[in-house]
Amino acid sequence: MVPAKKPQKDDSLEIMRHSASHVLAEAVLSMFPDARFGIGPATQDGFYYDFDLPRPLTPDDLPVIEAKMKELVAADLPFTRKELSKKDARSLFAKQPYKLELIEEIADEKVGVYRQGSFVDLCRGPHVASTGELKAFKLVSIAGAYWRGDEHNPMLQRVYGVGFATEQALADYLKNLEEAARRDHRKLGKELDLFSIHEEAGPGLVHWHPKGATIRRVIEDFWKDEHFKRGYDLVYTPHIGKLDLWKTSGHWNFYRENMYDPIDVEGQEYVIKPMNCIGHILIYKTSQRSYRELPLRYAELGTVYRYERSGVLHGLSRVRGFTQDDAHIFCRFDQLEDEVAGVLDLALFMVDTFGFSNYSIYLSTRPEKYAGDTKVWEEATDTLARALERQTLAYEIDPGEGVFYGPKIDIKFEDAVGRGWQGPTIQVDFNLPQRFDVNYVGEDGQEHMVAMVHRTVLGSMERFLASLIEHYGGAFPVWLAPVQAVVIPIADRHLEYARKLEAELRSEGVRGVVDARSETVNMKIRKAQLEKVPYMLVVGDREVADATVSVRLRSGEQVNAQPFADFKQKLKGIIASRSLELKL
RNA sequence: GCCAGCGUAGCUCAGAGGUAGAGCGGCGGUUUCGUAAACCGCGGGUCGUCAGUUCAAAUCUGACCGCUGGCUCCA
Repeated sequence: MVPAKKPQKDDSLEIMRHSASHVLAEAVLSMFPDARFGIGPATQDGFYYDFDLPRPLTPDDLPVIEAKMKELVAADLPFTRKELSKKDARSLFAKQPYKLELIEEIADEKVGVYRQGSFVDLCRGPHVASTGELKAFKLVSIAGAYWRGDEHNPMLQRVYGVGFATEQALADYLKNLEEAARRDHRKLGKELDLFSIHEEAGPGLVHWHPKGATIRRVIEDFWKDEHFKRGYDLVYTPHIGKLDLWKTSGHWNFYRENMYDPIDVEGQEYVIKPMNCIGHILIYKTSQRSYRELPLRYAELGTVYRYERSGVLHGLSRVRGFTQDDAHIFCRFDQLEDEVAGVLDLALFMVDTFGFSNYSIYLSTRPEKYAGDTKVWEEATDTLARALERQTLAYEIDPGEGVFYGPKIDIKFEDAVGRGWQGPTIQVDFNLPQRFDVNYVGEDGQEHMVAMVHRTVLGSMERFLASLIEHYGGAFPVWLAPVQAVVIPIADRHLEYARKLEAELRSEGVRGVVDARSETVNMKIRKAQLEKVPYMLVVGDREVADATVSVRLRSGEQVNAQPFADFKQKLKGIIASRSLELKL
């Protein structure tokens, strides 16, 4: 395990990285005198610079550029700053169209210009005093990037680097990257036989193998039970439905690019659902609802299909078909705060149960394009904030990042190697209740619009499994492990006893399995270790005679000869409590 | 979708114009073993797909499909 890496806001590091990007630009300039320059900021771990070059860069160029950078660092060139009038700046950057564009957007009449060696850049600064201060950096990749991040603009070539204050910090960072690669869910998914994605079946479509499906089933059972306890009703809704519904909802207008084309069914157009909300609304609307029966909470593990551009697909974390752990809460506005607080409590309970201890919470407010009126928006946003404060949760405001139909709360959690994951989201919706006329009869006998909340606590089963795999590096907590105990008979004469133990475990819901192969104990242990099975029960003459098991934990720890009945009881306790501990 | 790279056996990878190789896994035997790889043997690939260049293509060219890293977008 590698400790979670907390990104530190460190100005000197940022200055160093930004300076490194200028050195990168100078190195590229020396190779391509006609290069045009985009921007070159510091990033979370390093820096990049965007270039418009006469030929595409390839990975082979990176060491060459890096060597050139090292030369520039060794030359210890001073960074010098100058202020120019915009006019002078325009003539200085006459051959740099991207820089000219930037100059026009600067409000001041004066612009800052930094020079080091043969490279001059439009730049606010600050920078290190000279290139010799750049200690530890490495170019890591090249990529295409649209000028100003807009896909209608030309694509520039971006060179990414990482940079740190010391060689040690750089080495640590690279080691952390390796560790992350070892935990990559795509790699572990294959090694642990959890899932597959097939070219023949289509990209972004996941096939869950028995072991992956077991983990999913355990999560789903837990999820359903927990929702039932917290007052949710479980529902099921169909995967396809008439297009007209999606026109009414507005999705056909606003979300069409993510939807698959309609299919013809007896002359009617049907679409595959990209979201579950409409089905839940239809269920709500099957009878006239009284204020007395609210809130209604409909939960569904609903499988949806969305078109995603081919370039964005990624293992389990970005797919085209996925199952959301969805729910929609229909309530009165005066119940909204309680409901949101309840969802927060559930969400954090889930995050905590699955062993994620680092998370942060964001409240997203009204974006520029929105539905509903501003007053309702403000009230709902305040309600979300109050719910957060009531749960004494620290949060940050993400201004303008709400969905067009309402404000939302996002919870992002970090895995064991410091990677961030989108976790629970809670969204208030002012749009659908209006479009579908979702209402209830109030105390006053009048119809009132409901407050509708969309929420998921795991996100999707696919993405959530990806986060679990990477968080645990495939060594799942006992309650989630696809195989919880392997029984290893030493010789064939111990097979009968081994099978008896297997049957006893399984009859009590414990996922035990005998390794009955004609293999050495060493081999069987090795296989179980590689599969990250929590417990290995070695049984030979002694164990058969005494009705015991010799337990090896996946950590390598050993507990010799304990009565099988005792072991089974302890194991059941660990599973029932969803403990993250292995120790019996 | 866009930019760059990549696609060889189930897996991990070597081979770079002259007809395909290793390790592991698999299969058949032998072995019956005390905590991370027992031993012997045997199979297995129209080298992502389709075109083209060539006497000859896994190798060169093009298109398509898919994957990887980014960009844009997101559960």
